[in-house]
This record gives sequence, C-alpha cells and structure tokens, in this order.
Amino acid sequence: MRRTVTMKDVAKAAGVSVMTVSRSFKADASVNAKTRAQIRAVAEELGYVLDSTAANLRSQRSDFVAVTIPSLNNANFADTVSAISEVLSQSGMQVLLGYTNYDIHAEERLIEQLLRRKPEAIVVTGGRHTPRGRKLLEKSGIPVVETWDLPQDPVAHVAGFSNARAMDPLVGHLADTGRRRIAFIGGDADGDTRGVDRRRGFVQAMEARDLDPTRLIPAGQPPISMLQGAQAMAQLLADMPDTEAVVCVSDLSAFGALTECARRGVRVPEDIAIAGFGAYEIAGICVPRITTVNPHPGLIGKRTAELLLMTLRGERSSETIRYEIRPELVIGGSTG
Amino acid sequence: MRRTVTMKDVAKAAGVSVMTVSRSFKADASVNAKTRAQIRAVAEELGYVLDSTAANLRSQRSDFVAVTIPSLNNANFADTVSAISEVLSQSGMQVLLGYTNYDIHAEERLIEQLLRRKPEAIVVTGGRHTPRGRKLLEKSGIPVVETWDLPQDPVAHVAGFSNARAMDPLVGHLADTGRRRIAFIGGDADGDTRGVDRRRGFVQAMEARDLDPTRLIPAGQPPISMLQGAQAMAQLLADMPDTEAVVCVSDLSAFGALTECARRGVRVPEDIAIAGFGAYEIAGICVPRITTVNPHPGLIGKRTAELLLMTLRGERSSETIRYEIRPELVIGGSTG
DNA sequence: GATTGACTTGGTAACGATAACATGGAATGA
DNA sequence: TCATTCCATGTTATCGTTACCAAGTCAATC
Repeated sequence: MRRTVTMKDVAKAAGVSVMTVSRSFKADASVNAKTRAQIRAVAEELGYVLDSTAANLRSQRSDFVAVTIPSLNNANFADTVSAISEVLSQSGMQVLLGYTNYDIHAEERLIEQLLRRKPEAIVVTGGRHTPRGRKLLEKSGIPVVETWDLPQDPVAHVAGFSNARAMDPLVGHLADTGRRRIAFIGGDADGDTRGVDRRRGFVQAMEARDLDPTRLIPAGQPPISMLQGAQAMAQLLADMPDTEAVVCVSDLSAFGALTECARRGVRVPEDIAIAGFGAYEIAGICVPRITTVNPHPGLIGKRTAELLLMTLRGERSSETIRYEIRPELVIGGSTG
Repeated sequence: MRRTVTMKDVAKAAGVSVMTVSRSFKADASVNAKTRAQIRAVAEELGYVLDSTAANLRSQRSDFVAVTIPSLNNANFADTVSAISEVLSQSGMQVLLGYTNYDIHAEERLIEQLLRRKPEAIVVTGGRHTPRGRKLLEKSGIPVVETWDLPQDPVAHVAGFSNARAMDPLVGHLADTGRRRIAFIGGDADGDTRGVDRRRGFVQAMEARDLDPTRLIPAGQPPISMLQGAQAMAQLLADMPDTEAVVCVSDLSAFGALTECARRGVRVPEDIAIAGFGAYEIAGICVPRITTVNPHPGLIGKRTAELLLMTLRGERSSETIRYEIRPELVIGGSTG
C-alpha cells in the first residue's frame, strides 16, 4: 500500500517549506499568489488532501458543529439541519450529523462520539437526555443549543417551540367547528418526547374547554409511520365510533388514518375530522388536505445557527438565550 | 474559558501515567481491572472526553467510514445508511454522513471534506462524479464503494442495481394488462442521474414492445416531490388525455399524480393506471396502493457494508467486486 | 545611500494521543 | 533457591499540521 501524501511531500515537490504549503491552503494567509497557485497545482497533481485531524489538533479548532437528530428520514428535522448548514457555511463552518433513533441512550453515546471529534459547538434535538448525556453537554466546554423543544431546565441556549401549547389552537379550531368528542392518536411512546408533549398539550386544551380528554389511542414506537396511524384509526373506529374528530401526533399518522377511513367508506370530514402535526408535504397535497400545525423547521434551524454564530464569536456568552418559535395553524379540508 | 481536560489531567488525578489512562480506554489493552475502573471513574468525574483527533493522528486509524447520499430526507437512502451503520457497528466502526443535494459539484467538495478527516473507506451514492471528484476517490488510497447504481466504469467496488433495467418488468406489467399509450413523468433533471436512467430504461422497454416511447413529461429538479408529480399529471391530462398509464420516476411523484386525478375525478386505475418507483411507505398505504418497484435499499446497505468489511480486512483487495441487487416489482391497485 | 516598512518565506516547537520498547515485580516451575 | 515467564505499568518518540517567532527581499522614502 502506498503511503499517503503529506505536506512534506508537496513541499519537496514544489521546492518550498511545509509552512509555505500550509499557508497556501489557508485563504487568508500571506503567500505570493504565484507560489500559491504553483503549490496548489503540485498538490493536485500528487492527489494531496489536507489532513484535518492534524490541523485540528494543532490549531485546536475544527470548523464544524455537531448536530444530533432523532431520525435521518424526517423532512422536518432535515429542514432544520439544512437551514443550520446553510447559515453556518457562510462562516466556513460545516455540520457533522448524527442520529439517535429516538433513543436517549443512543443519544448519550452519540454525544460522546461527537464530542471526541472536538466540534466548535453542539446542537441537540429535544430537551430530554440521560443524566450522563446532560453532564457531557454541560462539561463539554463548547456552546450547546437544544432545539425543537422548550425544556423546563435547558442545558444552555434554546431555539424551539412548545409542543404542548401548539395543540391549543388546533383543539380550539375543532371545538369552534362544532366537534366535542375529539380523540388523540399517538404520543404514547417514551422515545418520542415531542409526541408525548403534544398529547399532554391535547389533554390540557381539552380540559380547558370542558371536553372529555380521555379518547387517547396509542400508536406505538417511533419513528411515527403512516401504518401506525391507519391501525390506530381502525381501533378508534371500532372502540369509539361516535368520535367526531381526531388529532394525530403527526401528519404521517394522520394520513394513515385518512387512508383507513377511505378504505372503510368513512367520509372525512363529514363523518370524522382529522388533523395532524408538522406541515409535511403530504398534508398539503392529499385529498382532502389535512389540517396541521407548521412548526417552521427551517426557522428553528436559522435561529439555531444564529445562536451558534453569536456565541462562537464570543458575544453574550454568559447569558442563556431562548428563542421561542411560534407554530402556525394550517387549516385544510380534513376538518372543513 | 476553562482549558479542556486531557489525558494528562486524568493521569495526574488518578496517580498513574498517561499511557495507563490511554490503555484503560481501550477494551483489549492490558490494564489491571481495578486500576481501569478507578481511572474511568476519575475521568468521568473530570468530564474527560477522549480526543479522537489526536488518537487518529497518532494511530493512523479512524474507525469510521464516510458515506455520501444525495438527500437527507429520503427514506430509501436513509435505509441504506442505517443498514451500513448497523453492520459496521458490529466491528466497532461508525458512519460519517454527508449529503450532496443531488449536485455532483457539491459531491466533489463533500468528498474532499470527508477525505480530510481520514476515513477508513468511503461510500458514494451513484456512479456519476466530476472528473476531480473521481480522481479524489481514485487517489484516496482507501476502499471505495459506489451504491444505488451500476456504473459503466466504476471507480472500484459496486453494490447497486440497474435503474434502467428495473423499468422493464414495470412496463411489461402495464403492457400485459392491456395498456399501450404509456407515459413517463420525471427523469429529466440533470442532478437526478438515477431518474434519468429510469426514463432511459422506460424508453428502451417501450421500444422493445413496439410501443410509442415519446410521452415524456418533465417534472423538474430534485429532490423529487409530490407536487411535481401533481403538476406533471395535470400537464399530461391536458396534453395527452388519451394516455392509458403513466410511470413516475418515484412513488412520491406517483402519489402526487394520484391526488391530481382524485381532484379532477379521473379514476385510477379505470381511467388511467399509475406506477411509481421506490416502494416508499406511501405507495403501500394510499388508496389505491401504487404499483411500484422495490430496489431493496436495506440490502444495498448490507452488501455495501459487507464489501467494506471484506476489503478493510484486506481480503481480495486487488479485484473489483460488483454486487447486483435485483429490484422487485410490487403490484398495487393503481394498475389493477 | 541608509532607513523604513510591507510582504514573503523559513525554522522550531507543540497540539494530545498511542506504538514500540523497556522495566519492575509477582507468579511459576524445576 | 534461582531462572523464567507473564502481567502491569512507565518512557520515549512520533503522527501531520499550524502557532509563533525570526529573517530575508525589495521598493519607496528621506
């Protein structure tokens, strides 16, 4: 096996010192333009690739931010990550992504693995962690941002929204359109803390209107799927056939519920209204469109990145900042 | 700002040498069990986290594999990545993920960034790269696997399937059920090379059956969306209303097309049959279920990981291995 | 013609860990 | 009892890069 090409090899080939090679790879370093071009050409020719492990070790900087999300395959988390990436890239910073499969123990391991790589900062989705996971974040010595949630006792900065309070306008809308027997599907899985919060918010919103908050149908473990929604809807129609509306923990389960209704000839919204959460693409295109709540995932990412840049520049690093994003009710034909 | 805790600090606090601390973090190293436990406790207390940049630099090993995918938010790529992660984790190896947004120039930059971190191997989705991207892969000196495709001229190992040939059974099925005027939606975007291949395969499959292969509707840039499918279907119904069946580049566009039909009162499959690609969850749950092709993304990931482990162990490193996965036709009500 | 300053380049040490080798002492066997 | 082995631990050098400091070149200025 051929040894990997190092700066030394490039320096020798170009007839300069390694230091000059190093400088020719840094945009703001002082090198003669011609020398730089020539060194770059030699490096390209040799197939040289900078070793960032060595660079990071020496400079004690890494130019990347670690981000954890529960699941790869989720349009909303993906939007948040994309927004973070986009804003950070303007400062030459990258994102190192890891996913937890909705498991805080996996999150703990992931946090440790990410911290080993010495990121400049770390972003975690959600505000619930293992004690050790939390301690790792606190002792990390780098800026921490929690997103997609508004934890009671945040580790540090926060850019998120209240999953519980987001339910109130939705229940309000259903109540205002005359529904009284309203059920909730999902939010029973330990790992899906945001789903649990939504169900709690649903119960509170129902109680606040003197409505019965006990029509709760479990939907199983995350990731939330359409199939879960269909099965839960089947159970709901069997157990509580007089239900007038159902709020689902996610648009995906809401769509599953909608298909179950279609298969059984149950009309939506005439026989039963269906609402979801997340403003996923499917909610806006299926027939009828599903009433949902848009948590503005891109905005969460943007605010998160702004917090990161602010703290990384050393501004206001002492105080803990909390950005609250306000979710938006989007009314579709499914509750019409 | 507090200086980060290093092994030296742990060693001093535990009253041992740094080497012993180092060993107490390696599972297979020879350290007294009691000493190890005590050092671990001290480290935990101090909030010490191993610096893997230093470890990787010294040991010239990194224990991770770089993987590029076109898009975060895609269930199929996510399944492939999950399968790779799962198999590799059994060997203590991790996955470092990056996404290209379906842009080979972004891919080139990503490949360079990933190689700088010195992965043990690299997996790329797709077989089309910029010349420089390809050269980076070739000169990387580490195992390379291309997935989700069967390139004419692969860089090294391959675990994928022929997007073009996958179209033949689908067109065959439509022809066998009596459809002759068959259209194709999508596959017109440069960045979506797999979509382009599918469209090419569609044309070939049509020509092989002496059917007119010119009903091609563009759907725009990736990522492929449901909305694109709906818009393309609207165009198709307007321009070629006598079309009997339509194959979509993805289940997502197929579902969009289905919703457009529902809105217009066009019956599926009676008035027009719809087929997709990818065996996404939605294809199996919507009404009617969409006929699709399952490329078995998990299997692609599994085979990829096996290739990686094989080459990393140094077996058969000289030859280039090509795993061909066989996509599977899944018939649903949308072509019934 | 000496002085100044801007620009460019080079030499040396160090980042934090581990590979390789060395060593001390306990355990084992004859 | 003494040689031998083995286990646990320590010492030294090094991975590839960049921070820091030093010095050389050249043109402009007085």
